[in-house]
Amino acid sequence: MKSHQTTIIDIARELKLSKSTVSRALTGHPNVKQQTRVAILELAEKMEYQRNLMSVSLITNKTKTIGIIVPEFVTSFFSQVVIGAQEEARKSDYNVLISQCDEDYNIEVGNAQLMMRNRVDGIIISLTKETKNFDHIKAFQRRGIPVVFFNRVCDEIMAPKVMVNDYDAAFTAVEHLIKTGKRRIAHLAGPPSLAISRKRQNGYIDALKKHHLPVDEDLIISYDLNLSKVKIYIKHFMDMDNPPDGLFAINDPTAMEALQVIKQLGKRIPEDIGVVGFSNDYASRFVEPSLTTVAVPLAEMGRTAVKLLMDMIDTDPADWKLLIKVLDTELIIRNSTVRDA
Amino acid sequence: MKSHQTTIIDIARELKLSKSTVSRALTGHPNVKQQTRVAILELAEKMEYQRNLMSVSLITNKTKTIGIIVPEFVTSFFSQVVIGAQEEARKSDYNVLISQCDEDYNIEVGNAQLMMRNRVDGIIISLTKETKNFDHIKAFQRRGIPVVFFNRVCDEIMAPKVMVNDYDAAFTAVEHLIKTGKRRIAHLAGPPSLAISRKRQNGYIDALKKHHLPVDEDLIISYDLNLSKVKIYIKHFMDMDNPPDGLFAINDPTAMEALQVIKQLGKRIPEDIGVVGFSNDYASRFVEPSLTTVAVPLAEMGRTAVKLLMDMIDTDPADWKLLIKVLDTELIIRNSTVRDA
DNA sequence: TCAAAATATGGGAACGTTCCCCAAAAATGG
DNA sequence: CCATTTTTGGGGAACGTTCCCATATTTTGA
Repeated sequence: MKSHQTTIIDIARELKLSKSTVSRALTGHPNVKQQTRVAILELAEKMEYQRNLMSVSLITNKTKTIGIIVPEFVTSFFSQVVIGAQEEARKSDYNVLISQCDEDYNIEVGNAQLMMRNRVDGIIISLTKETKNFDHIKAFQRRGIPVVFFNRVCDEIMAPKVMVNDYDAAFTAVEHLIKTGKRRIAHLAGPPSLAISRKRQNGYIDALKKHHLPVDEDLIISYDLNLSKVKIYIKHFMDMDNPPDGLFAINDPTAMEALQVIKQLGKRIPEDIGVVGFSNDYASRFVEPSLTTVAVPLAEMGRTAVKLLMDMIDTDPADWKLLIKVLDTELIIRNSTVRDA
Repeated sequence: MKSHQTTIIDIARELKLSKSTVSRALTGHPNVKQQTRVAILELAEKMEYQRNLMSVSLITNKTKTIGIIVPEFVTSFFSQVVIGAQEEARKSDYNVLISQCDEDYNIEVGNAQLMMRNRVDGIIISLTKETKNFDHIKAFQRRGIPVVFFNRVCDEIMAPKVMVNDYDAAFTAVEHLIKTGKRRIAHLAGPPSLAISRKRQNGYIDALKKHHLPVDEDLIISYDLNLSKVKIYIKHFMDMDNPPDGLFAINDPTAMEALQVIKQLGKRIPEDIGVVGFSNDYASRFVEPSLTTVAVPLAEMGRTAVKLLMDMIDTDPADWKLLIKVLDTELIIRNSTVRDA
C-alpha cells in the first residue's frame, strides 16, 4: 500500500490552475507568469513533488536510462569500469541500470530483455565468456537502440567498440619476460570464444617469434577462467621435464592464483619463473611478490563507452559511426618479474 | 530516432481483435480461447513484442524495481553484496537500479532522489562515511516506500537493518591477537560517524579489558578510510618508544596497506607485529603474509536485505516489522597472526 | 428446447505526463 | 481608445498498458 504521491494535478487543484500550466512551470517553459511560476515551484517543493518519470518516458519515448551489462562482479575489473561509466552517464543526466550475470549466458539474455522491457535508451555491454549467440544484442539494433561493446567485444556485430590494445600489450608483456632472460614462457590463455583471449595469445606468439624463440604448443593452455583449475595447470607446467621459466597469464586473478601455487611448489619468483598478469587488479600490488601486469584504464573504458553511446542516442541510426576506440595500456613492472623492481 | 516498437494495439489490429483480448492473452488471464491465445502469443513472438514496463508501472503503481545504494565500488566489499542482492531480487522477478557514490554525500542524495523519481518499489542502502543528515532517506519512508539498511546502518531511522556482529567479531579478533601473545595491540579505527566503527572499537576495548590489558588511547587512531593515510599512521605507531606488537584494522584494505608499510619498515609479521583485518576481502588471501581477517557473508547480506525488503513491499506500512538481522562472521586465521597457519 | 450459466470478446476509463491548439487577458502602438 | 500583438492559461489528445463493465457467444442441464 503505497501512499499517494503528489502529481501535477494535485498542485493544479490546490492553486486553481490547469495541469498544463503547472507542467509548463515545472519544465521551465517560458509562457508562464513569474508570479504563477514561483507559486507553483514553491508548492511543488512543499508537497515534495517528484516528477513521475514513467509517464514522461511514456510520452517522450525516452527513459534517460542506459543499461550496463557485465559478465561478473567478482574481480574488481568490471566494477571499476562501471564507476567510470556511471560518472559519465551522470554528466548527461542519465541513469544507469546495471546487471551482472555471473558469466551465465542465459542470465545475460534475460538481463538484456529486461533492459529492453525497461526501454533503456541504449546499452553498453561486455560479453560472457560463453556467449556465442548474439540474437539478444541484435534485437536492440533491430529496434534502433544503440549498443556499444567494451572489452569483451563481438566481431560479428557492427557496433562501436571500446577495447585495449590487447595484442600490443601482450606482445610487450612477453617481450619484457624475454628481456629478463626467460626463454621458455608458458601462456595460460583465456577461452578462445573471447576475442581478447585470441589477441593476447597472438601477441604472445609473435613476441616469441620476434625473438626467435620456439612456440611450444605444450606451453599454451586455454582455460575457462574458472580459477580453481589454475592449480592443476600450473602443477602440470612445473612437473614438465623442462618446465617453463616464464608465465604470461590471461588476467590478474589467474596470475595471482598461479603465484600461490608456484610458491607452494617451492619455486622462487622471479628467479625460477617470472610471472606477468593482465589488468592491474586492485590486489595485484598487494600480493607477494607484487605482480608485474598490464594496467588497463578501466574507468576510462567505462567513460569512453558511455560517451560513444551518448553520441548515438539522439542520432539517426543511419548516421551512426562505428568507431573502434583502442585505449592504451601500460606495463607495470613489479617483483614477479624483476626482483626489487 | 527510435523505430517503432510493437505494442498490443499492433497485435490487436493484425488479428482483428481488441487490445483487451491481446492484453489478457499476454498476461495469462484465463478468459481467452485457447486458439486465440496461441495466435496472439505466436504473433507477439514473431513481432518481437516486449511489454512496455513504463505503462505497466504507470497503471499498477509498481515498477518491480528496487534501488541499491552503496558508498563505493573500489574495494570488492559492496560488489559482493550486490551480487547476492541481485540474485535474490531476480527470484522475485524484480530488477535493480544500482548506484555507487564514491563516498560522496551529495551524490548519495542525488542518487536517492533519482531512484525516487524512478519510482522504485523500495531501496536497500549502505551509507556513505560522511552521511550525517538522513532527510533523503526519510523522504522514502514518508511516501511509504520501504527502506532496508545493511552494513553501514543508521541508528536514527526506524527501518529493518542487516548487519554483522561487529562487536563480537572485533572482540574475537582482538582476543585472537592476545592469545598469540600480543600485549600492545593498536587499533586503526574507522570514522566515528559509522556505527560499525564504534562497535568494532568497543569490541576491541572490551577484549583488552577482559584480559586485563591497558587501553592506551595512543594506540587508537580513527581515520577517514582514505588509504593513502595509512602509511602515516603505521609509521607513527612503529616510531613509538614502545611500539605495538599487534594491529587490529577496521577493514581489509586498511590492513593490507598496513602490511605493506610494516614490511617496508623492515618489521616481521607476525613476529614483530600481528595484524588482523576485517571483511575477508578478495585480495586478503593473496597478500604476503596472508591476512588474518573476519569473514563477512557478503552475498548473504545482500540476499537478506532484499528478502526483508520484499517482505515489506506489498505489506501495509503499519504492519512493517522492524527486524534487525545480525549475520555471523568467522575469524579466518592466516599468516599475518600465526606463522604457517 | 430454452433459460441459465459459463466463456469469450469489446469498449472505454484510468495512470501522470507533455504538447498542440485555442481562448482570454494584458500589453502595445498609432 | 481600439485594433493588433504578445503573454498567459485552459482543454484535451496521446503515450501503452490494465481492468472493470457490458455484450456476444457457447455450453450446460432439466
